[in-house]
Amino acid sequence: MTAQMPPVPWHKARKAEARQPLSQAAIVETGIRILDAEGLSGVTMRRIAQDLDTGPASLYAHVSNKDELCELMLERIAGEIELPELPDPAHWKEQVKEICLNAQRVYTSHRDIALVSLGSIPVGENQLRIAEFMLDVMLQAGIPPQVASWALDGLGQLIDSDAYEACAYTDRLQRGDDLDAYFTSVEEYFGKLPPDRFPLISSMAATMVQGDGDDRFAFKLDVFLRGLESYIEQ
Amino acid sequence: MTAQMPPVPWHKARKAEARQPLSQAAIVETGIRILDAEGLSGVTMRRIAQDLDTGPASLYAHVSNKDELCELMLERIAGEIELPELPDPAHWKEQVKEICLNAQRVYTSHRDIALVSLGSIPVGENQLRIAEFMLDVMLQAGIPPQVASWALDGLGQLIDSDAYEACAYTDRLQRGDDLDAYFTSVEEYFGKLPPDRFPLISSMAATMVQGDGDDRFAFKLDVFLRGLESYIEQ
DNA sequence: ACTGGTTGACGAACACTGTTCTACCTAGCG
DNA sequence: CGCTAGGTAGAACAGTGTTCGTCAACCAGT
Repeated sequence: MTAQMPPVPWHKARKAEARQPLSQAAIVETGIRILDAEGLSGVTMRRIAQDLDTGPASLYAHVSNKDELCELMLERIAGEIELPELPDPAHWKEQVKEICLNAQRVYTSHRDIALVSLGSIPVGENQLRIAEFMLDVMLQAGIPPQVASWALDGLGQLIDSDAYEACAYTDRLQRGDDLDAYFTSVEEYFGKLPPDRFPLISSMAATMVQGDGDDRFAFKLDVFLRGLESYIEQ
Repeated sequence: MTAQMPPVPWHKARKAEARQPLSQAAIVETGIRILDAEGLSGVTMRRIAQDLDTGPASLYAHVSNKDELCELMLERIAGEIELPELPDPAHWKEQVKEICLNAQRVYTSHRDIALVSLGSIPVGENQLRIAEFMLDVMLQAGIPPQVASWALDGLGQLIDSDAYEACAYTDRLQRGDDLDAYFTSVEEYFGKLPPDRFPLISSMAATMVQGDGDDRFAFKLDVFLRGLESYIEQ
């Protein structure tokens, strides 16, 4: 095997590979890649710039500020949420539930991106198509318009908060924490609460902690959708 | 009016006022005061130290890190949430709703403290007494243990996410923004969406935006509690 | 009284953050 | 060709949480 020759000193170094011009899309994609690897706290302007082989100041020609970048990332990620082909009012609950489960899964797969969604009104095309679909199937099922629109809020809040919470657990997992051990310690903590002040929690510790996150989220959706069903006009 | 005399140079300066020793409680209280004035982003170790007339490093003798400080602040604030005197199973829905409304109001009154609660398991005495009470009234009403305990999750998520969202609006208000104008612009935005792709949202723009935050939150609770009711054993 | 250990206080420093300002370069247009 | 607009990007600003090392006070033991 031939050892690599040292560079000839009087040869002009080859021109650096032509670099792709910066673009908003490139910045967003890079942000998402870093998000997936390290979570939102890893997404800094400097880090993105570094990965794009440029300086942080260059990003500001394409995004106004970091908040806008995070919103663009969220909107991009929302595009991954799959919707059913067509609304099926006879199975509106199943469809709404399916969409919520999809959304929560997509958000959770991108670390703590749900934090960006919390507290904000959906305005992007990807996010709004989801709202439109859910509105459609709920209205066709006979849910009154204002009820449907306010329920969208509630479902969005459940999705966002649950995805954000789920991320806290997956982060623990990735940090090498033993999640079972963590929940066991929570259960032990609850079990050791003073029984005179916390008789129920201390005796129900196992129940409080039981169940996998997806099951718990699905259950919360079921509760909400059952309640929603009671508003259907006869 | 007598001009103030210059200090006599050979008089030893009076000893500075004896300063209260630092304590965790003082740090937490100061943190909450800054939170209330400026939101979570105003709560920095330096700012708290400055208000306590000390240096940021001094705080670390009393709190492990900033996260712990925020959790202590949350736990302190949770103590403001009032509970009914006694569980009344015949009115379990009203009681649970009242507690949730109280909690959301208390959190909202402390800016974005709800963010600290999002994604975390309640472990402090103040938070757990709320869980214990709600469990008690739900169980007495006949809701099965696992349902009740998982419903606690869902209610907590609705409270936290709604309080966090409400804070975004009160922050706009305090920034001098006209909230009505803001919601009007959201409504206009929705109304201008392409009707071929967003026929419902564009035609329901007013409905989407209508209603005051407290009413919307109360409605979401009602939906959830109605659903929960369907799990009561007969 | 003296000594050693512990703990709280705290300045300096570290490594980092988002953003602005200024200078430079390039492409496009008249 | 000259000018303008827009992109690039280094330097700097003002800030963040935290650690390290030093000092002083207090307490217990001899």
